[in-house]
Amino acid sequence: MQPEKTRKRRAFSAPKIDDVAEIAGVSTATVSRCLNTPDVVSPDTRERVMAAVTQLGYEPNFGARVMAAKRSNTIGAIIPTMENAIFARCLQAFQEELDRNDYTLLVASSSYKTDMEKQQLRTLLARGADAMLLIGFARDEEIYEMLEERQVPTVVAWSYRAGSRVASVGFDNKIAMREFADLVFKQGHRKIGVISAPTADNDRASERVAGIMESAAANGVDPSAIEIVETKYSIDNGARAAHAFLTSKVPPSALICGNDVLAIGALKAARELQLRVPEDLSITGFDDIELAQIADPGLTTVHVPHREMGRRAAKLLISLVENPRHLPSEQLATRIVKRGTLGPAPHSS
Amino acid sequence: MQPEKTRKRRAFSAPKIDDVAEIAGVSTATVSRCLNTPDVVSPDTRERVMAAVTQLGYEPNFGARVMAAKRSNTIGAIIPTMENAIFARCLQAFQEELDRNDYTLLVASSSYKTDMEKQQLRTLLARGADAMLLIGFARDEEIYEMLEERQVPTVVAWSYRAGSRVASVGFDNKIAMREFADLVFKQGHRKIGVISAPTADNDRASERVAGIMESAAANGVDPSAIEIVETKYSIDNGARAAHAFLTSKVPPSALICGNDVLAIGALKAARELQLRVPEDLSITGFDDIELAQIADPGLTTVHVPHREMGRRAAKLLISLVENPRHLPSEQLATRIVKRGTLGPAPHSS
DNA sequence: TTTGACAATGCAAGCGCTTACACATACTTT
DNA sequence: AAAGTATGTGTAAGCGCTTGCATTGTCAAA
Repeated sequence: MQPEKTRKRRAFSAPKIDDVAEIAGVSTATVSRCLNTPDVVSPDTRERVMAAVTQLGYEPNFGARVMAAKRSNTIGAIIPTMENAIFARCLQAFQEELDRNDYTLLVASSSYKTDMEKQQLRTLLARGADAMLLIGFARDEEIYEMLEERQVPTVVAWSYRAGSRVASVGFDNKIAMREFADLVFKQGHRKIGVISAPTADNDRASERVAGIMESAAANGVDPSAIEIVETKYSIDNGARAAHAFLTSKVPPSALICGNDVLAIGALKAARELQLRVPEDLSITGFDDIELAQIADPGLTTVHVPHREMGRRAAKLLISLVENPRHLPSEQLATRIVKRGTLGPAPHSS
Repeated sequence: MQPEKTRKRRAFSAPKIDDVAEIAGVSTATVSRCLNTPDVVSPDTRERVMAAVTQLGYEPNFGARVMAAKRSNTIGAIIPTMENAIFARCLQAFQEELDRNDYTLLVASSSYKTDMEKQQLRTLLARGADAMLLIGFARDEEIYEMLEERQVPTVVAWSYRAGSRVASVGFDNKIAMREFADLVFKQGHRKIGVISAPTADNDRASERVAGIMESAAANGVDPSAIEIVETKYSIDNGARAAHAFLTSKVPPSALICGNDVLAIGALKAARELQLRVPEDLSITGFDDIELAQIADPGLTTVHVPHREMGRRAAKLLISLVENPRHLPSEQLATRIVKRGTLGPAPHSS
């Protein structure tokens, strides 16, 4: 076993409230009030106290503060993975907004596993997270129960549902994808292939697929005849899936991908198979990551306001923490970005 | 029953150690020991306690624990920005490793500003971070002093210096870039342009530039004649800088970029100017982000083991927290990845 | 002057946990 | 059999802060 030893105390311990109180010649209560409710202390006392604070570089001990005040100015976020640029960007904006409001971010990543998410949530709450940011709606009921029981303000990003029990900041993945798919069918494509992220426990992915199906039906294409391949987020996986589609007996004339990364992979596969895009094959993505505009030809995709989503989520969460009540979800607009990968279906069958 | 005291925020408070103790029929001390030093309690007591813990879904209150134990099992990281994929990936691996060891990650991003970093550090330490991960060495002396004074185990990632006061996990940016630049000069390029990230407060960027200069000198090219443009991390900035270079009177035959993102921008600019890469113009990057292999032609660059860096940094930090001592820095290997953007210099002047 | 009302501050009780220390058993040694 | 040595557990003293309540000082109205 590990020989756990006496932990060394910090040689120099951080200044504490008593030190500040002594220097300023007031009680600790007054120091505390200066920091938390400055308006109730007289201006000149406040000034003296703040001077002492600055002089010592005093920063209240977090643990003590949380315990005493029962709030931590910390907001937790559980995201599938930071490695995905869309989450990273959203999280960055989220963090910046929190920072502006003196909140700190506690992150955990669930790797898309809902059971991990449960444990992470427990941990973050134990760590005093005042509120939580989650991605998407799909997760164990138990998680929602815990959140509700403990009355933790929560917002879901990346999805939008008007009457949901927890507030959300996002967009309707199904509608966004449906409208986008309409565009594909309008170009005359009848035989399409769908490459999606795994839809289990992922409402964004499954709703996007559903959107495609609705669009197909509306455009006179039999949804049940559409082949769907699910594969994990990575360029190579996208390429592999596309390769399989394109080398089948009756290859599709368009590949609708659930996200840009898969689409980029598809583009790569097409290039390897010497297919011209969009003349021989159309490819579409979703998210509008930076890569999408760099690809050659540029990827036709749906723009998602990642950063704004992060910022708005932070604002909503903060206002929920400071004044618990029911707040309406916020719907963000997505935008179809036409670049070069979507073209009319080839004439020959 | 006695009327409930008005609770501040939570209607339902999380289970506490007393609840567990009562159910298990032991004292709180024993519960605490079960959780922290399980080997000192008798097996059957432990079993009863753990059953109670599970039954209640008990999770020790973080603030209380930090206060009492003077350690938080939290490690802080201050990175320039999560938006940069290289940091996101490193951070993700870092987080995963922490998680495996029951540590939690506290993140802050400094946006490359050293004064922000100072404040963030203060905050993270007040929040009980047991240790810190920082990126690169360049920062105010004051920050190092604070770290030393409080004896906070710290590791610097992304750079490597053998005898540095704080341990580092990374590579020698200067040498890596120098060897890479050697390759460029060996291809006959005499007139090169350098596009770098801002070098102020960024030793990775400045060392890479220094590496280029050393290589130039060693290869008979006057370093002082090499033009350097510094611009912030973004594809568009890279494109702009490249455009300026390529439309000057005597355009360079090779553009050495401080990172892949700038290089991709340069590639875009070249395409817009109808220059063939690498026939008319060579371009190199650094980092080997995913984009690098997708670009067409593939970007010749230096591969940096981002994920491993994160993982190793986490391991080092944890071992430092659990047993404070001096630990040697770890040097990671980078690897030159030849793809399509570097070719011999054109014959004609 | 007396008396409220109010503003500013101090006092001290926790917040939920860890851990030094004390204590009670159960074995070993002499 | 007495004394020593482990071993397992309980007791209770904090950890550094916030905040309800008590106290003091001021000023305006009675």
